[in-house]
Amino acid sequence: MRHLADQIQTMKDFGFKVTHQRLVVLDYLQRSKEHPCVEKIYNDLKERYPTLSLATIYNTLEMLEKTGLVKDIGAPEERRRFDGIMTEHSHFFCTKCGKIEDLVISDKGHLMEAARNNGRSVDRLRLDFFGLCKDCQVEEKTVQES
Amino acid sequence: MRHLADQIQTMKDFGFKVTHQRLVVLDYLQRSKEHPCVEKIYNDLKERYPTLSLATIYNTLEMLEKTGLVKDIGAPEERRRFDGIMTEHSHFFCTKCGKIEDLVISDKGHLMEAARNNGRSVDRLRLDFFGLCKDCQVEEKTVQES
DNA sequence: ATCCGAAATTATAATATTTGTCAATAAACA
DNA sequence: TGTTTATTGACAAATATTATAATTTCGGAT
Repeated sequence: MRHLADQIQTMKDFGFKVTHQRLVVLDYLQRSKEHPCVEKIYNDLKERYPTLSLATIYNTLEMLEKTGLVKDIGAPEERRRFDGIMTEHSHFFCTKCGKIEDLVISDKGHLMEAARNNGRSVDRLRLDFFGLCKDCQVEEKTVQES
Repeated sequence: MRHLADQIQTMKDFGFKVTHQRLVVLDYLQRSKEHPCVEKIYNDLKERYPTLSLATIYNTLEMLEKTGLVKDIGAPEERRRFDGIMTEHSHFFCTKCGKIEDLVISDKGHLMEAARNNGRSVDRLRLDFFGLCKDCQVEEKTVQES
């Protein structure tokens, strides 16, 4: 799912119409690296597209999630945040500065296998890490030393 | 952290007062197996304690989270849900019926290790599984066969 | 055991977040 | 191009969460 044409086709396959707004939100999320929340998406896009409605952002996100073009990363204790990069990856949440970094963890097969018992089927797993990012880690050390 | 006395001590250690309401919410969450949301906690407890306020539930949950007596499991696309069982475990979300099951996955060390590079420190990981639970799995099969 | 100050609870108001309504508009397709 | 139908945008409504102020309770010191 790399090319615009494919993404347009996906929307059509699901029976959704391909609108300017939908492409704008999708493009925004695919370019962004900060896993923005609804409000951020809205505010950023409103500068360029002043008539854009907040409800449209919500509707569009719901539609993009259904088609698998975008996902809600389920950040804890915060507002919903979205990711337009659909290649398999995990997230690292810095508990100090709030930054969210992408992380590729291979070899998840045995985890899936471990969960797949007692009659369950497992489609997908979410693996999130929490701790201090590089910058905050450095700060902590500096504080301790001083 | 098994005994009431320990939990009371934990609250005191953090400088929080030990109130009836806090113990009631904590006890409720430790007994519950359904990872209830704020509203469910409030409604269930209000039967027994009619003067209990919704704001108290929010405040208490925030306080219990800070002391590590309870955690927000970060269920996706839903309201916040809480868990009073603090032994290390993962969650399985049935994508059909919405049930949340507990799951113990051992051997997470190498995952932590994999994330711990580029200057990061990792305190904790969240590992959630998504799929169909035993009951929904059976239903799917039945539908397909018929 | 009783009193005092700080903190927590309650009830309510305010805010924030998300969803619904519906006329106007734009996309798909003949 | 015209017709059909889904989507948009503005606003209203519903939910969820947080803030405020008066009262009550906790916990330490009498």
